[in-house]
Amino acid sequence: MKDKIKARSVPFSQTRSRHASETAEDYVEAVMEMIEEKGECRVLDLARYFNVSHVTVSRIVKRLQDEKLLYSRPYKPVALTAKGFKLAKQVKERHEIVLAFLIELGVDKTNAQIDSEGIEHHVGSKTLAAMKKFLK
Amino acid sequence: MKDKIKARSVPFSQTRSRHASETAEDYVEAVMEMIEEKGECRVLDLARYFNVSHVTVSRIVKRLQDEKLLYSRPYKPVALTAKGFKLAKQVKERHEIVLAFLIELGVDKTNAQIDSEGIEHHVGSKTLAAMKKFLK
DNA sequence: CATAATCCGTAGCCATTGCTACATTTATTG
DNA sequence: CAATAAATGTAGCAATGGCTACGGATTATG
Repeated sequence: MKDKIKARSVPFSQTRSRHASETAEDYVEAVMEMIEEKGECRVLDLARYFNVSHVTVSRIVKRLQDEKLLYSRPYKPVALTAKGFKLAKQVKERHEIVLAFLIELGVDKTNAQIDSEGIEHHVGSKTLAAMKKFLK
Repeated sequence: MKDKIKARSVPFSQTRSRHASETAEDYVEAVMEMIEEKGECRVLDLARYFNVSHVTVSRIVKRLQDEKLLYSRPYKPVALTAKGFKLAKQVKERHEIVLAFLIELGVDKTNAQIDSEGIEHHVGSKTLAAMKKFLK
């Protein structure tokens, strides 16, 4: 007699790994931005940017090094691998599109910035394409 | 000589609590939906819906009980408190708007469903208002 | 170049959300 | 109503990302 409950479109099975992926995206994007802006990216730059302790950054940088997205040696700046750079460019482009989209939609810049940083990780290729189309 | 690096719009300081809030929103929404659909909501219903083990659900339900969003006794169905019901209605409404918005934007239903479930948690009141306006 | 300031690493704690394995309670059914 | 099935709880482990405290490395500066 029990009705079938449909499973969620996005299974929660991978919630933890999804969050980890979002962190990876945010970090490579931030690293690329800082290298562009000031020539190098230090652990403390990331800590200040993300408003977390340098310890948290340090551990995440280590993990992203294992994933071949970043590389760095002790007490040295953080750099992007080719793989990390590729991801960073994709993330940055998507982020810029989402931000421009929200502004075009009529959201004020401040809120568009805030929301775009949360939304960007959940915008699939189809949605991104629709946003691009809307912008034209 | 060091350029100032602007802090992120959404500080990561509260990443953990933000994720916990998203979980809360997803759970109260799911509980409300199941009660509407089949009269009650069991731990295993949530486990199947979210594709996680019943243990995970059980622990989260316990936490949400501490937060006065849910209510249940051992081996009994999960129910919403007044506070949980209020939150669930808000979450559901926002979810529906985001979904309708993406479809209106031209995203196919499948992808709109997937993306809306990720995006909804990051849609602030200003963005939500802009989406509503677009739908009219 | 020595001392101070800054940066970074390590140890070790907590919370959240995954899991398996096992115990217990409740529901079903022969 | 006893045996089985299903649902739920508990114990305990792992990964991720927060933190403070402390110490070592590097950089600036007097």
